[in-house]
Amino acid sequence: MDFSIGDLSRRTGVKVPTIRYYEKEGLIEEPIRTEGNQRRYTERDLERLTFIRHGRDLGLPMPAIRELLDLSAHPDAPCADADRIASEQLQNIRMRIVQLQSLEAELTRITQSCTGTHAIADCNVLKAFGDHGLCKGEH
Amino acid sequence: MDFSIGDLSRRTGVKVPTIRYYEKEGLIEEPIRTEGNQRRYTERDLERLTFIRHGRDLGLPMPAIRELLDLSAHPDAPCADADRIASEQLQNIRMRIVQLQSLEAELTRITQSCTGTHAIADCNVLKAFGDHGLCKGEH
DNA sequence: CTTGAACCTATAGTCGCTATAGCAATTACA
DNA sequence: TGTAATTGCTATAGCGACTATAGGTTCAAG
Repeated sequence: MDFSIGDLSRRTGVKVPTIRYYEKEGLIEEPIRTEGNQRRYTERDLERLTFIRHGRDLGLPMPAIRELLDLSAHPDAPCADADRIASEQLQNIRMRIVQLQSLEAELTRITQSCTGTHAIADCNVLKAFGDHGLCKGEH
Repeated sequence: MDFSIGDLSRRTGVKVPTIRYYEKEGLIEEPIRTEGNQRRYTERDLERLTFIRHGRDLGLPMPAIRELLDLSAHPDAPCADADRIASEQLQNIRMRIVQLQSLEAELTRITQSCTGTHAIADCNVLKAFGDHGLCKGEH
C-alpha cells in the first residue's frame, strides 16, 4: 500500500538524502510517519518525485519545476493563472528544445567528420570548441 | 602582446574570479606575473580558456572537458577518444529533446484547452514525464 | 526474539562557481 | 608627472543542489 523512503528511492532513482532534502525545501509534502517515526509514501508521492527527477534530468531549473508542480496541483483553480504559468514554461521549454537541437546538429557534424583513425592533431572535436565562429554570437 | 585577466575575461566571456578558480583547479596554467604580481596571459591561454568555455556552454561535464584537454595535449594519440566523448554527449542530448517535446505537447494542450474562464479539468503535467522508458535505463 | 538492514536527525562536505573585504598596482587624463 | 579611477591581488565566505558521515533507533526476516 504505502512504502518506505528506500523503496521510493529505488523506484524513482532519487537518492534517499535527496528525498529528505526535497521535503525540507517544500518540493514534496511531508509524508505520514509510522509509530516509530519513519516516513511512508504513497503512489501520489511517487508520481510527484518522478516528475521532479525527470525534470532535473532534462535540465529544467528548480523554479520551473516548482511552477509546474504548482500548476498540476491546482487543477480546479481558475484557469487564467495556470494558463500564464503554462505559457511561460512552454516558452522556456521551446527555447531549450531549440538550443538542444542546435547543439545536436553541431555534435553530429563533429562526429561525422571524425573517423577515429586519425591523430588528435587533426581532430575536429577539439577544433570545434576552439572556434568562436560556431558561437551564437554571444561573446 | 600579452594581456590582463580582465582582458582575458572580456575576450572569452569567462568571469575574472572563475578564471582564477580554473587556475587553482589546474584547468589552466599559472601565467607569468608582472613586477606588481598581476597575471599576464598569452594567446595560448586564450585558446585554452575559449575551449573550456565552449565545452561548458555545450553542457559538457567538467571531467569530459578535462579529458579533452588532456587529449589535445597529446596530439599524436588517435582521435577515437575525443570522438567517443562527443558521441556520448550526442546520445544524451537526443534523449533530452524527446522528453522535452513530450512536456511541450502537454503544456500546449493545457494552454489550448484553456480560455481563461473555466477550470483545468485533467491536468497531465505530472504524467508528461511519467514514462520511464525514455530514461537511460538507470532507474 | 534476535540481528542486520534500513531508518532517523543533525551536521559537514562537495562542486562549480560568485561575492565580499581590504589592500596594491596600473592606467588615463589633466 | 601627479592623482584619481579602474583594475588587479589574496583570502575567505556564501550559494544551490545535493551527498556523505556520525551516532543512534526502528523494522522485518529468520
